[in-house]
Amino acid sequence: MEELPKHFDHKTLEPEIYKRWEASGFFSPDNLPVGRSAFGGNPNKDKAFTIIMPPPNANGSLHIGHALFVTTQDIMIRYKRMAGFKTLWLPGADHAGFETQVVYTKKIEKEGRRFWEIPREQLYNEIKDFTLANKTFMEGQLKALGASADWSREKFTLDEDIKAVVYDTFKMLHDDGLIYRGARIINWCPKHQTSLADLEVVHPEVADTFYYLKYGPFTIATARPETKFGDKYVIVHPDDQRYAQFKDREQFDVEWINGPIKATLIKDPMMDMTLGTGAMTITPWHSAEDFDLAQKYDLPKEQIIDWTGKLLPIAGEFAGQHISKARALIVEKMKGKGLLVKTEPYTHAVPACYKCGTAVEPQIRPQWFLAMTKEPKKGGKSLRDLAVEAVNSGAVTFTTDRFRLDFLRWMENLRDWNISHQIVWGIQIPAWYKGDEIKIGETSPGEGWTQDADVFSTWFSSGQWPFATLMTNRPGDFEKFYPTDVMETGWDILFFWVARMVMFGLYRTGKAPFKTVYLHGLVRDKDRQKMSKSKDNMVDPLGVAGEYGTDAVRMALVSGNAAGTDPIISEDKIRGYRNFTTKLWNMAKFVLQFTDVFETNDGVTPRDEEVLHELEAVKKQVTSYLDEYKLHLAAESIYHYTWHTVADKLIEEYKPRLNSVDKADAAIAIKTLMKVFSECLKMLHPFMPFVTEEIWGKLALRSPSGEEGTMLIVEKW
RNA sequence: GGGCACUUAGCUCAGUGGUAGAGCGUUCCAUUCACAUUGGAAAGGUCACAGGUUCAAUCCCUGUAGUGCCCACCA
Repeated sequence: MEELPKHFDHKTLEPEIYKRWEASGFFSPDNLPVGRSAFGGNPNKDKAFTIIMPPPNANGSLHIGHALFVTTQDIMIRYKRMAGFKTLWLPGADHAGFETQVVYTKKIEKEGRRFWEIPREQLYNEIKDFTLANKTFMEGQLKALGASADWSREKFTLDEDIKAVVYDTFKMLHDDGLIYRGARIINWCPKHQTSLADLEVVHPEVADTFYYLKYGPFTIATARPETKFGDKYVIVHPDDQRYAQFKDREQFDVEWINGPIKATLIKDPMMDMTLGTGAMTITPWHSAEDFDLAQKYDLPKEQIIDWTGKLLPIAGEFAGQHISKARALIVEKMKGKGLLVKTEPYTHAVPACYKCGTAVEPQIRPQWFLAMTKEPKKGGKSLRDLAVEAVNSGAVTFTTDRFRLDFLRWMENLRDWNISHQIVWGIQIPAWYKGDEIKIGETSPGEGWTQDADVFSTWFSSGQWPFATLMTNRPGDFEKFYPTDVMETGWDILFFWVARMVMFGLYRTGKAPFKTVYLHGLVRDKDRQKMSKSKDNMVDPLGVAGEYGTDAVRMALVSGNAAGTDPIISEDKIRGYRNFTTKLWNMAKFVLQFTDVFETNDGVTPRDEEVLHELEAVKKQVTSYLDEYKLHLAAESIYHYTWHTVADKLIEEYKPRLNSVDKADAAIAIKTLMKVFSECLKMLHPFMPFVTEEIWGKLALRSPSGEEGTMLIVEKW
């Protein structure tokens, strides 16, 4: 029997152990020894357990949040693998279109280059190189964290076969009338020069001013006087007594900012009589609400602000000025003309780009939209209804009920989704134009056709990830592993990603892509701050893992935090679990001394019986926690049992027997202790895979009929 | 404007319809023991506040206060 070194040398051993696992082939469901006799009567041998890994954005290095998802999913996967399932954890990487382009834009600016001056193709290739380099780097990091994923099945969101699936979906949705191109109001970020989906817009409160302006016989209130140049319609409520003397469609003269105009009154019940003066003018090009009114009454729409945020010639003397500077000047002029009645402080939510915080400018632009609430031409339910039904019927469940309610509430008020982005990095929309004609297809329909310059929202493609990755992998994978079992990801992308996956999955395959949604929290620093590069409070998981060991980091991430709440990670906590690693190591060193008296056929004593009973109770408890996805409770139970029952009490109690002259009883005692310790190792393995695997190998422990080697990763749970 | 969550030991957090738990920290004791990356012990909480349901509430219900978060095209 080999002597154990004084410490578990995680730095050199972790990579070695990982290589051993990889070489074993056990990360792949195809190679699992689920039918071998050690698993005797394995009831799960024909069952699959699948998790599709949320593909990390390949535009940087892993942060501690990634370590949390790796740990959480790896625990589920390792547990099920040991329980005898055909277990697949399918890894991947996301090109993360807009996100990555933003990251790369910053890099370019740092280098003193100008993003908009670089030709599209060159930019694409540069970002591609950047992304692929990051992708390789991150794969190494995922492995360092112990991810027992099947790398032979890894996919990337820009793989040709994945793109082909995405094109197919687009075509099907288009044929079904669910995808349409329309010149509608979109959220335009003047800095990033792209439209944003509604979800990509945030609404910070801004202390603003409400301007009351004289508009002919009316007084209107607005927070954006700089958009008002072309306003020719004033709207009031039909029942508003203040305006009873005016008739619907009545025309009147207005002395306006740049001279007299002819205006028209429209009475519409959408007006809120309690707000401002109950009268407003409309700017259909730059307000969604006004756009709807203009559509309703077929009113003209005119662009006032250009794509960079500057006023157009309609603004007269203000043309060419940026709106951020023009407002004050315009108000000054109105004041001079006696048009400014009064001002009021006004705090309201102003839409802004979620990336740069620049105020979003509503603009009209032809874009591709995905209808959320419309029924497909071929019949059946709308995407929204499909998803709602899947959740209501229990086909998709949430481990945290709160998120189920969030999901359903969000679904209630869904508007059509703008899937076009005016960026270069991503999958270009497979639509071709010639005059007024539109054709959908991956390749050009012929001479004279030009392809849409826009690319899909990343979420449009990643929303198809579960079935796309399985359809494009080994033959039979889709049938075997879809629908998957668990979708484990952060709650912050419940709407962005989880909701879209449910909709697309149901639409394309008739089945929800996963049965259970497990959402973890966002890792915070000790001041509760969300970690971000800009705040410089990022914890590098590989850094702390290098210092304390990956097992300690994993335990610290999973212990003491319930699913869905935001964990706070501190170095103290990691250090505590590093101590546990050492404790485990020393327990191994201790039992190792007695393995020469391991073999005995004698029956155990009543006390041993009792000890083994307690072990069974702990196993049962840990197993049921794992089955309920209460990973933190499972971790704490087994941690507590191992340290404070087995190490502190049992070993101390058994010492006299182990050293007794009665060799027969010593053999029984060590047999019992061995059993207890080896079960601890098994239970700890999903949480602390490295140290447990190493100890298992050193002790050459075998399950009674484990004829195929001694890797803990496939020992029977 | 809607909605949700949280408030438990000095700190960070678990947890449960039956007189509260962990880690870290603090105090005391032990030390040629597998392990000082240790062991034993201790101090420390009216489980935010006020009502209600119950034989019994920290846990269920209602309200209040504070904190945080999500959603939202009202000028």
